[in-house]
Amino acid sequence: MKLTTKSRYGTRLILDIAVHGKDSPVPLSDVSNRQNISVKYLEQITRKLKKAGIIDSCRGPSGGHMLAKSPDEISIGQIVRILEDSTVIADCADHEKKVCAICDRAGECLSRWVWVEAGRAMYDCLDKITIASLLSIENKAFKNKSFPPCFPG
Amino acid sequence: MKLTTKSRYGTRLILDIAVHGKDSPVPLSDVSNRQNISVKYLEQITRKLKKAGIIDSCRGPSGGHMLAKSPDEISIGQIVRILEDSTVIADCADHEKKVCAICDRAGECLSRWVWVEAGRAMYDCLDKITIASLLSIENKAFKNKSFPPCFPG
DNA sequence: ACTTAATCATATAAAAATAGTAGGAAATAA
DNA sequence: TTATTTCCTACTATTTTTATATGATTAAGT
Repeated sequence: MKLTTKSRYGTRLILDIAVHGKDSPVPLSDVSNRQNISVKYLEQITRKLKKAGIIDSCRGPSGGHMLAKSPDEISIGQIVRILEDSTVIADCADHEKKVCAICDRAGECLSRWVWVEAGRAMYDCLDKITIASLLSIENKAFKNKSFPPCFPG
Repeated sequence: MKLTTKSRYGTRLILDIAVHGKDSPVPLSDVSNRQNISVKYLEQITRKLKKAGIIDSCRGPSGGHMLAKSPDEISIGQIVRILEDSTVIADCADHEKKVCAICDRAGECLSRWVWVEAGRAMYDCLDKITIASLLSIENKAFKNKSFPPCFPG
């Protein structure tokens, strides 16, 4: 029951771009240095995020990536949904499959409902956290301290 | 980001024992037939659940497993915590490690906080769902219908 | 034009986790 | 003593994860 590194790295990537890309696109080599993630792996992540419309990019020297939306329109929930291969906590909880295909198993459907609820609880939480809100937490709590902060301490 | 089959099967196992084990212990062979899970795999699951004090067992013919607590004292959160190898949504969110060991990465600690919160949201939800509550949902909604029910439909 | 720095795309590989089997030992009721 | 059950320790196959490798494409600066 762990998120993949793609979700975690992807969140750090977006935060990094949000912080350092206010004026110009951020090359992955810079992100790689700051975040200790290989450029090649970051490329896999950016491809998905770009396809989903979270970020844009420019090629060539002085190119790089930038946010395609404002930080308050990007939630962690979005990022995780894009980067996690499955959006669902258990196969049988897939909303697409409206029919419970395995209804001949005692208790199965009750437990299916459990996984749907638990997944919703988690994603509801993640959906409420935007990049903007994270940046503001950082600014409020640590504006007089050196970067990076360790929150909540 | 999926639960292992152990958590899911384990929940079905406990539900099965709760339903069928009111008078006598439930042998795993019965659970296996009803739930389509091999006895050998169920054995792995029961060992952990027994060690954690959720179920008891008797050996020999007419032996089997029974709940060690009343259904309203067993939550899905407990079951998942016992059967899932990690209780945490991301390595860096481990509560045991109070120090954030990777604080030299920009944004890392902000995102760590995110995973802690999201994990808490999910387990809070699972902790609120007890075996008793699931059984009562089943009884209320489906008392006039044939088993098994497909909830919530 | 050439060089360089960057993204884009596909394939491959190593490592770790998951899901389940195998084979038998120990207990107990009939 | 036989059948049925839990208990225990390995082992293994598969899948998923976590990357790396190779090269193509794009564009800025000289």
